Amino acid sequence: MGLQDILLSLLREPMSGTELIHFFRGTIHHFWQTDLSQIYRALEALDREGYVRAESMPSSKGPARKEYRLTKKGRTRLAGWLRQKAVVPPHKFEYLAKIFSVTADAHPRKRALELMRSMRGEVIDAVVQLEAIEHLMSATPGFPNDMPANMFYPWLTLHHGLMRRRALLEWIDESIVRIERRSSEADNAGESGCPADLQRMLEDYRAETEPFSQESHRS
Amino acid sequence: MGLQDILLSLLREPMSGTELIHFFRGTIHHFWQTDLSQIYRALEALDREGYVRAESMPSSKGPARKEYRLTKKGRTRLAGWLRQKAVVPPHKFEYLAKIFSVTADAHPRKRALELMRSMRGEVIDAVVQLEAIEHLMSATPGFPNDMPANMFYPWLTLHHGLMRRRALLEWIDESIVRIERRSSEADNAGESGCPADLQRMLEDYRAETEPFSQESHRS
DNA sequence: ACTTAGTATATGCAAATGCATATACTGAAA
DNA sequence: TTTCAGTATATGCATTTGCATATACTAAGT
Repeated sequence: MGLQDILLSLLREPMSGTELIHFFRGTIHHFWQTDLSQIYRALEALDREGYVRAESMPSSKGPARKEYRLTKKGRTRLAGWLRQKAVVPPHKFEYLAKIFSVTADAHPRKRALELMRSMRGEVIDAVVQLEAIEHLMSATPGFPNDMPANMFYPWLTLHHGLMRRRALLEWIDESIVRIERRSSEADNAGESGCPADLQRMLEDYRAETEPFSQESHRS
Repeated sequence: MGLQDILLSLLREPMSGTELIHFFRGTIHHFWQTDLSQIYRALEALDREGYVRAESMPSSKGPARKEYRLTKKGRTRLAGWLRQKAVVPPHKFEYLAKIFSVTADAHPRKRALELMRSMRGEVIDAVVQLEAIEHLMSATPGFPNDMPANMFYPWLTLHHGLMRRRALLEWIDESIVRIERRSSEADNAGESGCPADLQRMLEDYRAETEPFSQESHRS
């Protein structure tokens, strides 16, 4: 239900769906990707359950705008949400999966470099976008640490996006160098199978932690 | 269908579901979280569509193990997958959403610090785990850059996990300092609403890029 | 013999996701 | 005056998730 809470947090002043969608871009969207159909659905659910109240405002352009306004109940929920912890999210990073198994390819080094470079392009585009926004914000008095709270905290999240992507870029560039410096033999010789050594190596480790172990469900 | 491809990439030597699950932990799991039910489902689909062939091996302990073996078709698919680009994945980082809107709380500074510290604990745990695995790998001859290819590329992905999380930690620690240094007035005074300035500021930006815009679907 | 623990493979299901498409209304262009 | 482009809100639907639970078989304890 994360999206619902996020919408509540943005509705401290009444807004319509489209306004929320616009606000998302350039702010929340950098750490919470979603699409407009989900926003409208979430708003409908919030309205249905009484966290917001929708008010139709006839619009001069297009169909009636619906303005959403926080209710008492919504404010309570928002306060509770802010007090709760969250979790650092998992991800599904397909690029890494390919690099992990790149020895399944006939030309591991070439393939790995291709993957790295393609990733690099994507990340740079994202960094450029974030930098553009940060540049807009840098005109604010007190930038960054002494900006008004309602600019400062959003900036922190933007800055996170930048640091995270710059770290990724750094890893990519380091990795490209590492790969280029490896001898051709190292990449092409050896068993091309799954790293059996690694597998053995991990047996000890496995004993200690347990991601998806089948919890005994009777007790 | 990412998981299916990943499983193919691990099946360069035949394995059973449980073996794959074990291998996942400590390697793939750090950048591709999933659970065992999904692995079995994916294996079933791969078998049904002829990418792998399952072979039941009566086991001395428990029910018959099913060994999955790549077919020609599977090998072809794997090769194709490795040649394709991927995308840097989106994420849903609820912590950041809370920090973004922390001014909705009565005590933004206090709340923000709580969130940061709770996040910090999580990240440190993850770093410790990854470091333990890297330490195991560090015994390999040639570590890191001249290890055999089937250790080197997996290590790259592990190292990515470490760098990414260390960057997050760095951001958290920087942010804690920034927040602590802000004057109390800065955090509590000012309008507590949504950052209207930010909203205005983003209007220009919006013109240029377009995340979820409603593409005109006739043309 | 009978329960319990352990291993291995699966199923059920509600919710979330992503993407395409529909509806509805306005103002301007052809 | 019909068509088009734009704005705003929604619906449809197949797929993917996450989590809980089921099934099936073995080996040991008691």
